[in-house]
Amino acid sequence: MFELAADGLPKRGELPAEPTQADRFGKARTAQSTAVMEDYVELISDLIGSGGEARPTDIARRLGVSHPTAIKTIARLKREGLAVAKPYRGVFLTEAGEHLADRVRARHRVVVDLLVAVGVPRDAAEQDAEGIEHHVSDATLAAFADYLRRDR
Amino acid sequence: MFELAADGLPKRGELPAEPTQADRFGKARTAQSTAVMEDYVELISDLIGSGGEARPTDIARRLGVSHPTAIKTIARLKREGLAVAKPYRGVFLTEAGEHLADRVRARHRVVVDLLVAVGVPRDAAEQDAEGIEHHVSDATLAAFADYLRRDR
DNA sequence: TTGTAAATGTAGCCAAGGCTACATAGTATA
DNA sequence: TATACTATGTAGCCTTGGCTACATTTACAA
Repeated sequence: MFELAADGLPKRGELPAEPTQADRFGKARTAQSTAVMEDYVELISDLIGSGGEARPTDIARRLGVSHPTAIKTIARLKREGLAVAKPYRGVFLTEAGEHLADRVRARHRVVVDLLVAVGVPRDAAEQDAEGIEHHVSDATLAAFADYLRRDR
Repeated sequence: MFELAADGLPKRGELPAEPTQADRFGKARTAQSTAVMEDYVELISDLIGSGGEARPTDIARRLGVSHPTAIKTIARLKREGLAVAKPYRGVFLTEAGEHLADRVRARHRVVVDLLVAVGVPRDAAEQDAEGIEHHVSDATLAAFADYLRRDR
């Protein structure tokens, strides 16, 4: 069942060959660590797009976290070049942040649509997509899009 | 728009109404926090099932983490009543741990199959399932199973 | 039996992402 | 304008899940 060396290691010095189970878990962990950033960026983009302003308190409320948590994460967003903000002014996205937001939004839509298309109830689809979307690779996303195109 | 108290709690005594965006994010976060436990439990079960023993070093290697990390997480498993282990002996699952492992394993299989069924390449499916599975609710899992039943 | 290598365990560090409590800045209103 | 409420920000703490470095067991081979 497991096509790994008996010890699970690809023996250094040999070809990397196919991804090991360890690689897969590692990737899943990485994805999880970008998930929060993605959620913030998408939400900020939504807030600005619909109301004109993204304030830390609104962000916190929408995400269901305390405002210090939101502020701390916004600081990280700034550190990573995704957002800019001056004290007591709202938060804005950099170009990179906007691009990320667009990709995240598109992916979210595809994931929800795919779930619904295979028969998942709408509310469960919306709920689960929130977690699932961050783990959908480009290959999988493309396959989802193809499926939806064929399906309709 | 937000029928929550300012503190994010749905004020007992009032109607729960529909889940808010904050609820959804919160659930996604919770799921993520159980993901590691699930991975460990499944792996331990696999190791015992196939080789008879689950040693911290093997677990660490398979998961792609250092052995202290594995040991620390195993301690948490013990704390939560999912595993038992005595120093320098292997790790074993409690009944609760076994049940969890079974559920996780079954869910993993369904998720991979579903992905493949909608056209995701096998390797991407295996890779992404590792992260996705932890966010698949019972409702969604049931829908996946139905789809697969119809599909074949 | 003794020595050594591998496995296991411990200590202590880090960043992320939560939180509460408290301080300060802005805003709106009496 | 003075005041009070709300938003924002800061400090400091917690847990998880990583890590490296070091100590201790265990197991195996001379």
